[in-house]
Amino acid sequence: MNDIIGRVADKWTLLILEALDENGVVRFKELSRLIPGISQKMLTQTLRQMECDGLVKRTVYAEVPPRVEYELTPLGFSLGEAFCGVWTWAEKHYAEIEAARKKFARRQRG
Amino acid sequence: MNDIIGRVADKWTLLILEALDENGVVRFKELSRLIPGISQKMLTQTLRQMECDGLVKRTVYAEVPPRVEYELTPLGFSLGEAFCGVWTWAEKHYAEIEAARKKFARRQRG
DNA sequence: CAGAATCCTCCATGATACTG
DNA sequence: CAGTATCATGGAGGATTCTG
Repeated sequence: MNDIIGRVADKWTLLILEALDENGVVRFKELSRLIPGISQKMLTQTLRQMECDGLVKRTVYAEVPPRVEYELTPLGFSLGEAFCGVWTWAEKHYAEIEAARKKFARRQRG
Repeated sequence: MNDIIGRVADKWTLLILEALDENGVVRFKELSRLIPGISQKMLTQTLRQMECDGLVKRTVYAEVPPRVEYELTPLGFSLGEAFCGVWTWAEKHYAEIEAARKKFARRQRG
C-alpha cells in the first residue's frame, strides 16, 4: 500500500498523468515536448512503470519510422480525478503557503 | 506551483501528515515511533519544512528534559483531506494494480 | 529528550552514444 | 522516431557523535 502511494506520488508520474489527461492520445516525442525538463530516460522509465501498473496503455504501430502512442487507461483517469483534490488544494492555498514561508524566514532571522 | 506539489507529495511528509492527523498533538520521540523506518534526521528535516510551509505547529516547553510538541495547523488538516482522495483511490484499486503488474510481468516473459 | 553537526554511501537521474 | 545501453555524479538520506 505504502509503495503504491510512493510510486503514484512521484513528480514525473504526476506530470505525465496530467499531460495525458489533458491531451488524450500522445506520441512519445510529443510527450517529451509537453513536459519541459524531463529527460528521455525518465520519460521512458516512468511510462514503463505506469504501463506496468495499468495506468497507461501503450500502442505500437508497425511503421517506418516507428510510431508509439500513449494514453490513459480508465484506471489512469480515475487516479487523475483522485489527485484533482490535491491540485486544487495547491492552487487554493498557494498564497497561504508563500506567506507562511516568509513569516518563517523572518522568524529565523529575527 | 510545481514545487508545492513536489514538497507535499513527499513520502515522509505524507507519513507525518497521517500520523499527526490521527494522533493530534504528538512529541518528537513519539512521532519517530509512530513512523517506522524514519531516521531522526529526516524527521527533523521534514518537520521543519512542514513548519516552514505552515502545515505544522511546533511548540517548545521550557522544561528539563525538553519537551517539543507537534500538531497540524488548519492548513495541514486541509491538506490531509485533499490527500484523502488519493488514499482511498489506492485502497480501492490496490487489487487492480496488483493484477496489472502480474499481467505485465507475464507479457514480459512470454 | 530533542535536536545539530559531521561524515559517508549509494542510488536516482542526467548526459552521451548507439540501434532497429 | 522511439527507444536501449553505458557511464558519471550530485545529492538524498543513513549512521554516528555531540550538546543544551
